[in-house]
Amino acid sequence: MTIKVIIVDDQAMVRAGFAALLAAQSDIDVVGEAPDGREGVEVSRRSHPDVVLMDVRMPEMDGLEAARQLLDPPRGVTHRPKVLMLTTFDVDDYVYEALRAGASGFLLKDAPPADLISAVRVVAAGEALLAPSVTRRLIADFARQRPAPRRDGPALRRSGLTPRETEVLELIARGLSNQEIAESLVLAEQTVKTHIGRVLAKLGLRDRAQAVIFAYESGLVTPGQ
Amino acid sequence: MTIKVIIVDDQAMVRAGFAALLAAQSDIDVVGEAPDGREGVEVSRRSHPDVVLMDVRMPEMDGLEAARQLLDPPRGVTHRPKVLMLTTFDVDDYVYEALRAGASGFLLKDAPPADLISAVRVVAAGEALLAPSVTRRLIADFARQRPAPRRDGPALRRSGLTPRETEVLELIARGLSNQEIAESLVLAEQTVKTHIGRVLAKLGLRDRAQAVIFAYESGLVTPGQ
DNA sequence: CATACGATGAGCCGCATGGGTGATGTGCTG
DNA sequence: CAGCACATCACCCATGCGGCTCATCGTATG
Repeated sequence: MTIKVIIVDDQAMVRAGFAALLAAQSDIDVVGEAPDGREGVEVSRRSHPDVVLMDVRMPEMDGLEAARQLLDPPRGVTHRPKVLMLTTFDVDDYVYEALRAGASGFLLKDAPPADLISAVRVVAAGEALLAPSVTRRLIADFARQRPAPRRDGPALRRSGLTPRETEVLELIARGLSNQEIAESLVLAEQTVKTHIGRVLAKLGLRDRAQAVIFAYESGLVTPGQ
Repeated sequence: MTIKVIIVDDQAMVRAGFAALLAAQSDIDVVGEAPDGREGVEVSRRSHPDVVLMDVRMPEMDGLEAARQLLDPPRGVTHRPKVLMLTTFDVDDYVYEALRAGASGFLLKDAPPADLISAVRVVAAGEALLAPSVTRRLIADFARQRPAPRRDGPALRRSGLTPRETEVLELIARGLSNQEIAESLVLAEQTVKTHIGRVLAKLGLRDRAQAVIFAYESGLVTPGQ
């Protein structure tokens, strides 16, 4: 079973190079190419590739928007390829946007050819792969944003919340309903309600909306940055 | 300039295998070994390696705790190696703990030898590298925890909220009830409910708690005064 | 051993909240 | 002037949510 790939890049030379490189592999077929995001989406809808190699910067429609459309397809479109983003410069905005959109990988164009080939196989297999510099940033971001969720914040410390109550509060602040919190923590919904009742009482809050505010203001959760 | 590596694993056979594999590389020197985390930390402090290959599961002190000690050294210890975690099973708790501790990579022991070698070079260079399955999970986690609406302006601007609706959203994010919002804006409560209904529909939110989250994540309101 | 606290969960009750439909007035724009 | 977006408000309805009470169980803590 060969891996069907399409290449979306505005530079014809780049497309030709990648196509030659990949087509030389016995388990990879290049079944299409496109010079911009809009056409890339069309080609993908037509040829149903397993993997889409997508440049970030392109005219008409950039790679990020194209990736979003492929990964969050409209009603009726069932095909959902893996998207492997490519870029010349590793600008982090691109990376984060791409990963949010659901891309399976992010490589720099100056990566060794062998890396590109193995990357195609990896994402075709449902796994994911990032350029080392991107990995480093993602890890740094991950570690920074929750070095073991900060249970500090003056208001929070003096609040007298138990660990479990704090946990429930955090899920409230992530927008979950009582039922969802119960499922997430493997509890009866009634237990969740009890916890929430205590949280609201201890913090002097009226409802979950105010609880969300408290969670943000106390630093229990932080706006994504 | 060769890369100095130590190998920490409780299985002598694994140590021997990795050592042989790495020592065969002209740019890599294996300068030490240890059978558990405690000794691993000692050996690292003595031999100042560039990279520590660290098994997760070990007697005495597991790889996670050892990694923490190496990556967050006590006063007086200036040496801070890169840590590349190794595991047989990819249990995510381990992964997250290791990444929080500041590890530069996480590989499965069944990875191809070439991957291990290149991983050592990558982390020695200050970059990071994860096993594809780990990468996939990290990305999924990343995307899940901040999916759609975010980033001060764009999400808000593209949301299509009218000025009045935005005003109501802000008051929701201040913790006011519908009745209080109505009083604050000199409206009937029913009008407030209509506005809120439209806000929720336009933003794809379920309830006012999620609306509060959106307000914070979009920058409409910010923590701290 | 007695006590206290935390976690779990049940039952009941009332209201704020959210969804849907529809109507009116106003101001801007083609 | 016709059309449209926006703001305003009414009525109905189902229910998620929060308040209140009470009970069980395990683990510290004295």
